[in-house]
Amino acid sequence: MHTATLPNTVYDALAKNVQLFKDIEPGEIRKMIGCLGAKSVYYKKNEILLLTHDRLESIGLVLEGSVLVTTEDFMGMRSILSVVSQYGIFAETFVCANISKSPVTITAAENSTIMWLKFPGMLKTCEKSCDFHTKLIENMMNQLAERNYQLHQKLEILSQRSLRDRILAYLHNHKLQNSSTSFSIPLSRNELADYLNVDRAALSRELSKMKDQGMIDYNMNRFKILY
Amino acid sequence: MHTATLPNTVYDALAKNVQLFKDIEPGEIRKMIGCLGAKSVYYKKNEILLLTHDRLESIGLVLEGSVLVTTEDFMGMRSILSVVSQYGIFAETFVCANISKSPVTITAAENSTIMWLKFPGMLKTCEKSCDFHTKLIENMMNQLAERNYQLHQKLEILSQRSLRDRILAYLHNHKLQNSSTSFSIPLSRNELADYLNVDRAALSRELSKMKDQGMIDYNMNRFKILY
DNA sequence: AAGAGTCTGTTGCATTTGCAACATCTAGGA
DNA sequence: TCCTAGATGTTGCAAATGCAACAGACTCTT
Repeated sequence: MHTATLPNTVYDALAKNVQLFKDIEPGEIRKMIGCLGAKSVYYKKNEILLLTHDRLESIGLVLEGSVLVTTEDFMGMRSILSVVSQYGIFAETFVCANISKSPVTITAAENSTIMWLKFPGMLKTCEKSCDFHTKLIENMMNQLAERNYQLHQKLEILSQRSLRDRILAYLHNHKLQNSSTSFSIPLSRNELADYLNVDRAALSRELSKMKDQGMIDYNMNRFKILY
Repeated sequence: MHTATLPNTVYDALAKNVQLFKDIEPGEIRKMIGCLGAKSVYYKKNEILLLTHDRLESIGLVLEGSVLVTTEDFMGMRSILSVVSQYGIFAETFVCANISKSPVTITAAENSTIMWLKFPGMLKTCEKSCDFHTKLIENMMNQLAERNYQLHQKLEILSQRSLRDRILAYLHNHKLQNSSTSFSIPLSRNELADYLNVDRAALSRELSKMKDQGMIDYNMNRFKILY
């Protein structure tokens, strides 16, 4: 599936929802995407989009579905860095920092459509004279700052020294994001364990304890904070 | 101490060593610093530059000395995020992401001189028409991408599940940075423990074991990797 | 409806780590 | 020089966590 086939409504949606395209007209986005040599690819659930050490020259934009950003230990221990959902982007850090070998693996968390954007080309004014390159750089700056802040929050979770505190920090973040004490999380138990970097069984045990003690309630992916 | 008092050689040094000012002439930097309303402040060792929740509108540039970026738990548990040394900058993430209350505390690791730059003003072309604002934004984008990558590396350390693996990941990073198996680290034992988010006594114990097993050798801040 | 595979929860046990208390060493000030 | 404060190392013990193995629930395919 190539960009040429994308309907116009897609560009409207991109203009409205993608931070990187903030304050850029749908028509300009269409032109820009031409400049950037974008192409869209469909991936099935669990399919690998990018493997650690793969050559990396495009940033990814999630048109549909969601992806997991992970690293893997030499021992084969998986660590989930983040979940990127619809209209989010990924790998922009490495592309912008000129790191050509990916330090992360990207997998489809569900069936997903990804648009790959050759971002570096953007930094030079292209022949087609896209006027919005400057705006794009500014948007990317904001995007990177925000990502940076997300990483800070992840660090705050991992800097908790006990498993319970990690769980609480994680749930607290979701509580704030949803402005509610009741919410669903996008990770399975196994994935949550890999996100918090703890043993899955230990995670289940601790969640049970917390439920027994009346701090939280949960069922599968749905959590409720009671304390 | 105000910028007006800064000798010209300082601007040469900034042009050469500060990534944010890459490809900008010393004269332009001087002009730009005027635009940004910069001021330099001297801090004694252990003095606090910025406290969590303080209002934050400037980024910090280390002219001399070094600073620690830390967070503190509600339990009073300190966590060291990073060490910023000469010509490094800090707090740029929050300023660029429009986060006006600092989520971190900054303290002087040694006697230090810091230049505070009112970065947001930079994003609007100022009356004095500084031509290099665009270049500055691009540099900031690169800086943020690089910082982002540093946070990734920190996450990689903290995602190690055992204390020994955290130590090894930390030492491995320094080995790469110094291109040598022998190097000094900028943190005391106590600080290293707070950086790795582990108990200081447990850290000492594990370091001893590793020395006994012939994996590493060390004396105070000087380490040597033997494996 | 049956069966296979995956996900979640439970539990015993070994290991790791945090905690607290104390010893030793070093640096800097009185 | 002595004294004190801070930094580092050591160790016993309790608690937390990882690991492994298994049971039950759920999903999907046939």
